[in-house]
Amino acid sequence: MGEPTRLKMMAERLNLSESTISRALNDYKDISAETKTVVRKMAKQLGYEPNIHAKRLASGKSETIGYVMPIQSNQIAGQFINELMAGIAKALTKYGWDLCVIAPQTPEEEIRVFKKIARTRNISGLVITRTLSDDHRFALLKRLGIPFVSHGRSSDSKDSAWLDVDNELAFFEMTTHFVKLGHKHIAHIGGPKDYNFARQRKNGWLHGLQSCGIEIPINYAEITELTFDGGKRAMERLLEVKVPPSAVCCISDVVAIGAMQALREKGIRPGQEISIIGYDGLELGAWLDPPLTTMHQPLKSAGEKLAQMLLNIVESGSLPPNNQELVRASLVRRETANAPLSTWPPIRKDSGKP
Amino acid sequence: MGEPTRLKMMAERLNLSESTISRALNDYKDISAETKTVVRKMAKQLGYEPNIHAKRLASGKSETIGYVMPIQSNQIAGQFINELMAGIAKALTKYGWDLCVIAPQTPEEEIRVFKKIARTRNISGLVITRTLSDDHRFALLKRLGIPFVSHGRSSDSKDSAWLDVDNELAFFEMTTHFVKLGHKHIAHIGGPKDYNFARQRKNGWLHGLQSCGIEIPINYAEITELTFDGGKRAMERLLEVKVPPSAVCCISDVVAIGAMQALREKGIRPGQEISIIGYDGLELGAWLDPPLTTMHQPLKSAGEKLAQMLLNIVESGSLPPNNQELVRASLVRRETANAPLSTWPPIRKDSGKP
DNA sequence: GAGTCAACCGAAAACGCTTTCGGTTATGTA
DNA sequence: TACATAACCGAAAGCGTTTTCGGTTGACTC
Repeated sequence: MGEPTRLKMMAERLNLSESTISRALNDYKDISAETKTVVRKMAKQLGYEPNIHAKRLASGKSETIGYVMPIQSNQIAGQFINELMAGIAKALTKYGWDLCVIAPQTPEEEIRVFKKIARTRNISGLVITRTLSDDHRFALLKRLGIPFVSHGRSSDSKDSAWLDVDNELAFFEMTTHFVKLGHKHIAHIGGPKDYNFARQRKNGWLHGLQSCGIEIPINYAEITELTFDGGKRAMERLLEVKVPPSAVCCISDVVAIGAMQALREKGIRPGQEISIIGYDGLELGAWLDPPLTTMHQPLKSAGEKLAQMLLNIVESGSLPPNNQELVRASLVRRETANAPLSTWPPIRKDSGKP
Repeated sequence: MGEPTRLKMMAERLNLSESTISRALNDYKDISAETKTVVRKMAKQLGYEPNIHAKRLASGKSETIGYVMPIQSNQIAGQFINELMAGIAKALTKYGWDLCVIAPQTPEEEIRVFKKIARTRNISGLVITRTLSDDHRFALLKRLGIPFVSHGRSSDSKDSAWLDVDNELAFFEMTTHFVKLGHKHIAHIGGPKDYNFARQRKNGWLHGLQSCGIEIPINYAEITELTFDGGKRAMERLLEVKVPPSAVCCISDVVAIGAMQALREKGIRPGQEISIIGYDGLELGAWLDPPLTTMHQPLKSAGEKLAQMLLNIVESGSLPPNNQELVRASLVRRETANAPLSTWPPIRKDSGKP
C-alpha cells in the first residue's frame, strides 16, 4: 500500500507550508478560498487521512467516547444493548469519533476505570445505561468532571443530560388501554425501587387507574426481581388475592413471560381469563404462545440521540440546552391483551364481592 | 484534580532524564534495577498514566482493536454479541488496549471502513463474527494487510486465525443423544449453506446417524432461514412427510422455537410425540413451555481467547502457532427431548412403513 | 505619500512520549 | 599501564498534527 499520505508531502507538492495545509483542511478563515479548494482536491486525490494520534495529541482532544456495559448482563440486556450501541456508533462515525467499550467486571472496577479516565482523559465522555434511582455514578462522574449522558434518569439527574422513555406515560397508556378493553381489575407487577424506572412505571399505572376513576385495590401492586422466576412468583401471588385481577401490567417482557408461565401452570390461558401486557418490545415476545402484547421503546434512535447529546456537551464544554429528552414508547398489539370475560373475576370461597 | 503527572515532572523530581524514566517504566534492560524501583515507586505514588496519544504516536502502535458488529443484528444476535464483547473487552483491559466498536450499516460501508483502517492504521486488528462459508471479508482483510481473528471458520480460513465451536461434534452428539433416548426417526432443520456452520451442523447430524447405523430418510433434511418463521414452516413440512420424525435437531434455538410453535398449532406437545433440541443455549429457551433442550456454546471465554489470539498476532506481526481453536458445545438438558412414544410414528394414510 | 487595515501565509513551538546513539563511568583483562 | 567491556544514563531526534504569533503583501483611507 506504500507510505500513507502526510501533511508534509502535500506541503511539498503544493509548495505550501504544513500549517497552511492543516488550516486549509480544518477550514480556518485566514486561508483563501482558492487555496482551500486546491488543498482539498489534493487531499482527496491522495486519500489523505490525518494520523489520529498526532491529531489527538496536538489538539488535546481524544475524539472518543465510551460506553459502559452493564456489569452483569442480565436477562433483558441482550438486544437492548446492541441496538443502543449500534445507534451510538452510527452517530459517532459521522464525526470520525470512536466508540470504546468499557466492560468493568465489578462495581469496584467500574470506579477504578472512571478514575483512570478522569486522570488520563483518553475518553472524552461516557454513555451510561441501566440507571438506578439512586445511582452513585452520577455524583462520581460529576465530581471527576467526566462528561456523560445517561439512558434513564436518576434521582440526581436534574442537572445532567439524559434521554429516557416516558415510563410513566407508557404505563399510563398501558393501563388505560386495559380500561378501554373493559377491564376493571388491573394489577401491576413492578420491580425493586432501586430502579428509577420501576417507580415511574408504577406511578403510571397508579395514575392511569386514578384517571379512570378506578379504585386501587390492595394487593394489586406486586414487586419482584426483573427475571422470569420473579414474574412467575409474583403472578402466583396475584392469583391468591381474593378478587384476582383480569389484567396485569408487567414491568418488563421477561417478567411478563414469567407471569404467563404461572398462568399456564394453573390452566389459565393468557389473554383470555387474564390479560397481560409487557414492556420492552422484545422480539421474542412474538414467539410465545400466545404472542405477548407489549410496549416498545426506540433504541437505535435513542443511541444516536445520546451520542449527539454527548458530543454537544463535550464540544461545548458545558451543558447545552435540550440536554434532557423524553421519548415515547408505543403499544405493540399482539395476543395477550383482550377484553375480560364476563364471568371474571370468579367469586372466591371467602369473599362476597362480585 | 490539578495537572496530570508527566514524564517531565518525574524526571525533575528524581534528577533523571525523561528517557531514563521512560525506559525504566518500560523495563528496558539498560536501566539498573534500583533506578527502576525508585522510578516505579514514584510513578505509583503520583498516579502516573502515560498519555496514550503521545505513546501511540511515538511508538506507531495503536493499541486498539476493533469489533465489527454484524450488520443487521438479526434474531439471535442479542445475547450472543454482548457476551462475546464483554469477553474481548475483559481480556484487552489487562493489557491497556482499547476495544473499538465498528458498526457499518451496509456491506459497502463495511468495505469502506476496512479500507480506511488499512490506510490510517488507527486500529491494529479486528475481530469478526457471523462468518459465512464464503466470506469475502477474509480475502479483503488479507489483501489489506489487516490482522484479524474470526469467530467461526470460513472456506478460506486455512491460513488465518479463528476460534470456532465444533459444530459438527455438537450435532453429532445431539443426534446420538436422541438415539440413546430411543429415537430412530431423527430429522434436521438446517440453514442456508452460505453459513459455514450450517454445513457443519448438518454433517454432524449425518455422521451421527451413520455411526448409529441409521439410514437417512429422504425429506428429513430441511433447510430454512434462521428465524422463528423459518423454523415454523420447516417443521410444518416435516409433519407432512409420510413417516414424520420423532425427533428434530434444530440449527438454532430460534428455529427450534418456531418448530415448537408449529407443533403446538397441530396439537402436538414438544417433548412428547416429537422431541426437539435447539442450539445456542439461549436463556430464553428456559422460559418456554416446555423449556427447550439445547446445546450451549461458551461465549465470554471465547471472546477472551479471541482477543488473546489477536493480540499475539498483532504483537508478533505474523501468525503464531495455536491460532486456530475448536471449542466444545455442551448439552443443556431441559424438557423437549425425551424418549419417543411407543406409538410413534403413526401410520399415515398412504404409506405402508411402520 | 504616509499610515491603517485586511487578507493571507510561514515559522516555530508545542503536545508527551519512544528509541537510537553516544558518552561516561566502573570493572575486568592482558 | 593500557585496553576492551559492560553497565548505565543523557541528549536529541523523531512521531504528525495543531495553533499561536508575526510578517508580508496589497488595497484603502486621509
